[in-house]
Amino acid sequence: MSRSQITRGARVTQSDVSAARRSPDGRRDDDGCPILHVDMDAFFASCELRSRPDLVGLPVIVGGDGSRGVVTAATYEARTYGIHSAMPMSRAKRLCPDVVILPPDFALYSEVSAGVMAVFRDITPLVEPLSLDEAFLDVSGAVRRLGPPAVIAEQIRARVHDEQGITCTVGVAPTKFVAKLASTRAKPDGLLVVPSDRVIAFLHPLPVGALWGVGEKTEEVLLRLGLTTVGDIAHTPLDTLVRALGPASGQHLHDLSWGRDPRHVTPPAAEKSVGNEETFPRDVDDPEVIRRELLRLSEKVASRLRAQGYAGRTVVLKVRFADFSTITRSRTLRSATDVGREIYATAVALYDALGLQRARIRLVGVRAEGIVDADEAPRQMLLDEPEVGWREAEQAVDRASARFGRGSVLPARLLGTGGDDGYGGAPAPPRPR
DNA sequence: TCTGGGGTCCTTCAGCTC
DNA sequence: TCTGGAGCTGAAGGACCC
Repeated sequence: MSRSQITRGARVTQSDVSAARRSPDGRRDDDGCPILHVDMDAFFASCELRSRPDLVGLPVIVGGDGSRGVVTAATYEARTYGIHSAMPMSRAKRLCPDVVILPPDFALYSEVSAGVMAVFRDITPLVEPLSLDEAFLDVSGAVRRLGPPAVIAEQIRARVHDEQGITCTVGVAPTKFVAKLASTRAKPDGLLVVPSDRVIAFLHPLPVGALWGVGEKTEEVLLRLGLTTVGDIAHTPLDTLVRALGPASGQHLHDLSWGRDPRHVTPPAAEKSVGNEETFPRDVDDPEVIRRELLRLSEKVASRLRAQGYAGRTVVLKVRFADFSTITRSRTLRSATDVGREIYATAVALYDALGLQRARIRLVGVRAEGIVDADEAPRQMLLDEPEVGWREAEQAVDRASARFGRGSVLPARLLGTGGDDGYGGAPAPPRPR
């Protein structure tokens, strides 16, 4: 019996697909299953409960409590009420009026995540984090040292529990995609091994929505074709899938349905874009408020770029209107930048070019794409740019922020009421959340 | 019911160059 | 000189993931 079954009552599924057992010929089920997918259980909520043991066993959700907040994480007790992540807070509260709501503490989650990832890297250097709370591991190089994959999976579960005080679920399989499905089906606090000779039997009864890349829209298309299970997709001609979903998605789903997933576990590459967006507490139709928010977002994006040593060449403006329709506009600069003023100037030019009069806007966002190392980015000097320009000024702001805290130095336009807010003494518009 | 925020990838289309 | 196709890039939008 596995450690988890002894100590934590884990659900180690042992039906068609089993936790590692030996076959009559002496072969282990986890032979040929070097890929592990490790997923923390209700991660944000679990982190909070470490310091709030009085809440263990209660329905608890993490998320913004504002008028437009959504659920970021929910304990399994909260999920019994039908609450799930991304659900509007208002609805969650209606489903469970007694639910305990905690504000998110991303610094805490990052700290716990770093501890968990350190456990993974202690096992194997081949770790591919997907987010703060999950990662793929390729343990093929660790088998001789630590034992078969299922044994390694149990070691990981035990160490995460003992060192970080939270539980996790591990899927063990020949490929990334099957390992991920396995962990999903073993949740919470479980371990599931899908042996290579059982992959098809495991996959084909699953609903199409279980496949990676099948969301609401794709599921609709598949259901219209009469395809309800992964097995249905597998037995549909590739041409039909390509016609319905496009060449990339069609081929991708067909491959997955037969358990084919050639992707390796690769440590993360550099980021491809950096952006920030903000939903206003109430829809806004004042262009000056929008411009001020664009300035704030541009400064934030630039600051993040500089902190990581990046610069971006394409600036993307995102606008979501009151009816939730969304548009993007982008402009590629002659050279990459990490200067907030340049990003802002581009974003606001894109916004002005939209020619919106008093359209009611719900959200604005600014994103920098075409990321390169700032050191390698050629600098485009402007004709009127002084020797010491905005870049140097913003670097000085970074140093001040590091010393005195974020927000210690702000553009005058972003200062609050009661002072020179850049509007000649007019009342400052409401700040987004 | 009323939808956050941070990202990636794919598709389509238009414009440009050869 | 004109035309059409191929190939590339940028822009825009959409779907998806956590």
